[in-house]
Amino acid sequence: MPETHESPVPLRSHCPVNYALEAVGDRWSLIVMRDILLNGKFRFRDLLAAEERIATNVLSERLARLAEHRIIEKIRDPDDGRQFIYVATEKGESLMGAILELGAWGAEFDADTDAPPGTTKKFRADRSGTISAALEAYRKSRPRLTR
Amino acid sequence: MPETHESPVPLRSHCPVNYALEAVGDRWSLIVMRDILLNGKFRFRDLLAAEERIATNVLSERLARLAEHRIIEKIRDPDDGRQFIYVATEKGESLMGAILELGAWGAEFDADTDAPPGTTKKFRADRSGTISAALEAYRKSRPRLTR
DNA sequence: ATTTTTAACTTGCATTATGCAAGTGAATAC
DNA sequence: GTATTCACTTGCATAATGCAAGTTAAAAAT
Repeated sequence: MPETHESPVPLRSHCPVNYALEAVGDRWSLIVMRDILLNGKFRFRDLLAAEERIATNVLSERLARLAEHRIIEKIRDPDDGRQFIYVATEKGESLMGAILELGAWGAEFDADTDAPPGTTKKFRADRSGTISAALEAYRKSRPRLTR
Repeated sequence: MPETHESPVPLRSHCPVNYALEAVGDRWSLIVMRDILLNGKFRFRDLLAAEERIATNVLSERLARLAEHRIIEKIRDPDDGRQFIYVATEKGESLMGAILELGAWGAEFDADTDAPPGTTKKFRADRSGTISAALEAYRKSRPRLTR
């Protein structure tokens, strides 16, 4: 059961980069956030279907951790009591820039990337515009639910 | 001993975000790159002194991995044969944007951040300018050595 | 020239994180 | 009611990380 308050885990440091890495610097957290923010996945089973094949226990832990950090919020689906919907908080939405930067870097240096040609160049030509556009698209795709 | 060629490790996917995470998405790689790119640390002992306390074997592995991925280069110090100097390749330098984005996010959401006030706001007001300036500063600070 | 110190690692072992397959309980569908 | 779906949990194997001590080569001190 998730705690109500953020637990005061001692951080390795308060360097802002380190803070980010302690929150999302593992093998899976940013894959989950990518799927929520960019791929329109909001349910456990959809996130589970990521082509990188996350295990159920790991996805479960990651979602709990992200919720503890107030990066996502877990909401029961009013139309189906078995299901939950995971949406990004403002804090989670703010990861968009970092995720797109990492993606631009990956697209530039992976010779076999799935990204369409020109992705990196376009992103770097207008970083803030691309980020804003992606955020707007996310906000439109996100299910609107009352908590 | 480092391999001459990048080993064809099978990737989980060719999503550009996933490529980045497979290369540097662990607890330490971006801390090391932060220290090289932003903190003027180029030697094993300097990187070891990161306040996050990386272990010697882990630092050693990370440096080897980063070199395999052609993100850094290991150069013997011509003035002291015991020492090596680790510098970012162009691929490594290209991580600057992602590191600064993560830092801006961390500075925004860590109430106890070490970052000076206004860091995030300034960065977001001129992302490309801030990144270019940081890269220029890096290139000036980096030791100039012939391979 | 020999000894001591420094730098960059290795090695061995404990702990933690991740991966995999199977199982559970609550809610919906039939 | 029974069966199925959904979101997990459990148990156990393997991999990654953390910690302390040891090794090797080069440089500095004597």
